[in-house]
Amino acid sequence: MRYSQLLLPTLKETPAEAEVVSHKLLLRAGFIRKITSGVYSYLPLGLAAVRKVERIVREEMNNAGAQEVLLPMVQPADLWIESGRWEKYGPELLRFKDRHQRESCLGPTHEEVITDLVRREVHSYRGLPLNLYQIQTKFRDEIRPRFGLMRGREFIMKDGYSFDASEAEAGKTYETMHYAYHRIFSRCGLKFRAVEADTGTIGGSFSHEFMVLADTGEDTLVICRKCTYAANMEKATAMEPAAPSEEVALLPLAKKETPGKRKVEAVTEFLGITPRELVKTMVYLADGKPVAVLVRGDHEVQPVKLKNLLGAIDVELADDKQVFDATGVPTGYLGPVGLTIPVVADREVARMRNFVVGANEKNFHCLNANLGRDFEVERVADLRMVTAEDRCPLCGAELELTRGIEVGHIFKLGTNYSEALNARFLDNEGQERPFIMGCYGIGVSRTVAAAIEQNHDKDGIIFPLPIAPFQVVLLNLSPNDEAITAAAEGLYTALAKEGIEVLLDDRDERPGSKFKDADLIGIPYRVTVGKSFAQEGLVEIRKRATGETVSLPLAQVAAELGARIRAELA
RNA sequence: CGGGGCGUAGCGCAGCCUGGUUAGCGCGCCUGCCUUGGGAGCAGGAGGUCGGAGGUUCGAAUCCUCUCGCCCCGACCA
Repeated sequence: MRYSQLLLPTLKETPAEAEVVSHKLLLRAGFIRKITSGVYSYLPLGLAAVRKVERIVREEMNNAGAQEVLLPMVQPADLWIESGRWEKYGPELLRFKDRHQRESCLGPTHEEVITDLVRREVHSYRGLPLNLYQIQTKFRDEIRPRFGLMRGREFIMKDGYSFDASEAEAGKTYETMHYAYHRIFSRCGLKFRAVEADTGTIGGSFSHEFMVLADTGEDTLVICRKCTYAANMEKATAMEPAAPSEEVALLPLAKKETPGKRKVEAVTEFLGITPRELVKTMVYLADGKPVAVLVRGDHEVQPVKLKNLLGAIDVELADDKQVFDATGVPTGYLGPVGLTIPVVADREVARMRNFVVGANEKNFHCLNANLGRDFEVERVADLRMVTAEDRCPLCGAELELTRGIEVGHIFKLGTNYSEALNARFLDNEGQERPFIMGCYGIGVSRTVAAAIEQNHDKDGIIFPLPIAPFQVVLLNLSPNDEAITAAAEGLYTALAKEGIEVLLDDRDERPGSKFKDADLIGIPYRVTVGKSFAQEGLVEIRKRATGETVSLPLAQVAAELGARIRAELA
């Protein structure tokens, strides 16, 4: 491709709308342009990067035995009503009516459609296992789209769905997909981790997220420094707390005035204790009903764990007014002793003795509260966020908290959808059984953004070779010089013959601009034909990632690059 | 949905508070000269319904009302 013919509008200045580095660079490098909030057009280079990721995804999915299909983006409400998600899915589901006033929606995901297809076409175990995937534009009407391709409303996704005859088969399929995902992200040249995850609104029993490691990631991962344990914050647990020490004598409960001290920090400072000796009482509304949650003063409630414990569809923290309405106590002085709403406790609280709690009275706290003596709770469970001080639940080693970008998510769905949509097959004994399903997503456009978050410097993008829009950018520094131009053109042809994807910068621009643009768009190898060719017959090869440079005679350049690129992609 | 901010040339911004020639600046773009290994220089030029509608006024980018769009923060720890 010739730069002079390419739509590649690079920007010197960063558009004001961009916050994170991948968004800034995608705009500056002329890869994408915004059309409206959370919706982008892909320009040639942006699309080229997307296609690279897609190609790797296709190869690995096909290798893993999956088949590609293409499902509709516009879906009838009927199917969603049948699965129950027309009610459950919230405002993220963009709904509209067609000209016949039929309710429809834009597909944010395709469990309903695929299950409908399979229930119509597959009726026997002989047709199983079946693993279908597609690469398609999805639409989710996010509350707040942001960060460019990282959290758009419209985005390109690979979604796959598997159908198996038994749990054991489904488990194998899950493992196959897990492995395929490892291959995909490895081949994309990304540093990533697979972590245990909560299943969220998709539902199901078991899931892993594939996270690209980057400080700017929106998610926090918990990784063991020693063993293989890795989980996201919603799922991560700490090593079980030690059993309560019976030797600590229970002291008498005592009320103490704590005027104006509401926050943990203020209360503990006032009483001269640490947050580890206090239990805070948080009120949540679980599907609208108040429930109090007890956690140690230095811990935080993990709402997803609470939601799962209660079996609620939605939990949210109550605001001050809701707390007062439910308990008659102003926030800051709440405690479990004498509280009338249901109370659950984090398991850490269960081993504490003689701790401080709110007195359920303005400006008062209680000292020496004890679970079992002064109050009871309905459930004790792991309900808190893991912290960097916690230990690995598997091996007891130190945990590390790090940031990541979710680029893939795989789920064991079980029979959630096949039951809801009555999708059944006959097994080898003539028994009618629901399909055991799994679903497997990859954010293709987000993977491109994540790759940039992970691989960039002050000058621009540094693409991993496998997903770079071009492998080589060839700079003709003097398009008006016959000898140099002839050399560059010849090299362009030679590189193409080597099977190398090359962008020839044949623009009548000054060298500085060409260097700057080459750095910005992040092409892995830069080849320069200029002054040193005119003087010594040498052409420079520079690796974008390392800046390492070699000068070679013109005739050797194509072979050298071909060898390097083949070696890197092998 | 709550709070804040912004819409002026393709991009980044000034002007608005305190209304008044022809609405500016930098970058980019076009023409010419010049220059050619890290976003040069000189000269000339094109490009604006000042987001939209209504209002106040002799007069509105500027003041008022409504509206549309975009961005940021929050919606999770008392």
